[in-house]
Amino acid sequence: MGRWEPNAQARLRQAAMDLYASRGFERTTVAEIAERAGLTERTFFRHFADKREVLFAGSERLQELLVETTAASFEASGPAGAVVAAFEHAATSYFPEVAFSRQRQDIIDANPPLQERELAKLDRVAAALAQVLRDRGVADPAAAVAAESGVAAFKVAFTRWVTGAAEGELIDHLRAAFTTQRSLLGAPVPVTPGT
Amino acid sequence: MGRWEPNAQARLRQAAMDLYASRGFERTTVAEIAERAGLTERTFFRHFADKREVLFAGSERLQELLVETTAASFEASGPAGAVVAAFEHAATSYFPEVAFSRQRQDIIDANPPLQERELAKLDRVAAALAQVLRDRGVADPAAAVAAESGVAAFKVAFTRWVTGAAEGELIDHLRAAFTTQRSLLGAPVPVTPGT
DNA sequence: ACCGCGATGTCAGCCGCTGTCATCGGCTCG
DNA sequence: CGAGCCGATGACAGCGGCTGACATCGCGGT
Repeated sequence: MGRWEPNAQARLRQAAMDLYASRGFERTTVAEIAERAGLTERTFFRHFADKREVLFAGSERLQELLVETTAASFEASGPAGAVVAAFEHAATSYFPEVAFSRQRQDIIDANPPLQERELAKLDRVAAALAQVLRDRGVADPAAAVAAESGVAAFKVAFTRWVTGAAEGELIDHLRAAFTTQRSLLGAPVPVTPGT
Repeated sequence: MGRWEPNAQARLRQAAMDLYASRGFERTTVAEIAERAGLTERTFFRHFADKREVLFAGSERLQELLVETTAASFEASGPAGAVVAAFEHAATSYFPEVAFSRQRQDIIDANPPLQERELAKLDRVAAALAQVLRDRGVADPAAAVAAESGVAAFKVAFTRWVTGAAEGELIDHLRAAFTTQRSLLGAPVPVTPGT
């Protein structure tokens, strides 16, 4: 590639993770990250769109995975079933050990700007999944609802998994969340009286 | 209050909305907003936490409303029903005319940072609703799932209402979203095969 | 008349982020 | 083997969001 040390991007990410974990996200400057990686601040911004993105680079991979799996399961499982299948597949094949996810999540949970970015990523996932369903003929309220509801259940499962609120792997929490969702919403909802 | 023109906060908000709409969010500086409002940049940040918050101040009111209504409907309607009732009540009593919401949403849709903030607000709403349910004895996967699913349906309904994707008031889109959600998720979901 | 206080102004400064141009090697091609 | 292209990085200047610290000004109460 170049005449410099290789893996500039990986070095930057590692330096950022270390500093975010030890000193905190806010009190870490981009200049510090770059210096620790043996690069300059300008180069940091050539590899990452902004200071937050370091923690989310690679999330496109999850989205692609979910899109592919949803598309693959659609014919057999229908809209909601395909979304469920996609998340269940990702739960067992995409996410690293809890320990790693937890460390990362601790950093995110401690910093509102990072939470915002995480929610944005999840929203893009929902939009992408909805589009997959639309491309396959699902009309619009249903497509969007299926996608958003799937993401909603995933958020709950992921949170419970990563915080260790209860025993079990991510896939267990995910199945529990989907089951809970079906039983909560499947039951007839009383019509709200006019007041 | 003071010796200056009154309604400083309202003037700042109006100035910001005008400039965001005409010049765009990015190309509007806080100094310009303040000048247009007859104040200084420093004063802007005394009224709004950051440049984005101008568009979201007042969203706490929606959250409070939803929390109150959910709490009030809980006993009669249960977790999911209370959340549904809360959103339906808000849909008819909180949101201004479409035209106003649409103008605001156009600004938000054009700027990723604003979308992130909006998602953050919705996430706080979900967290608050989940807490209401927990306080009333709903165990945790269910509380979080009910809240997040309600927000998911609301997101879809609001989007369709504000973009004019279909006819109808917000409440109509909301009922359609909830109905769609029930029929999609209430049906038995096929078990995903081992492959 | 005096004083406390809250809202605003002023000033200096950090830091995220960007545009622009220079630099340095490895690479291809003749 | 030399010339020149090219991709990755460096160096520098600058804007703008945001904050801390301190001064100022009048309103309202005593």
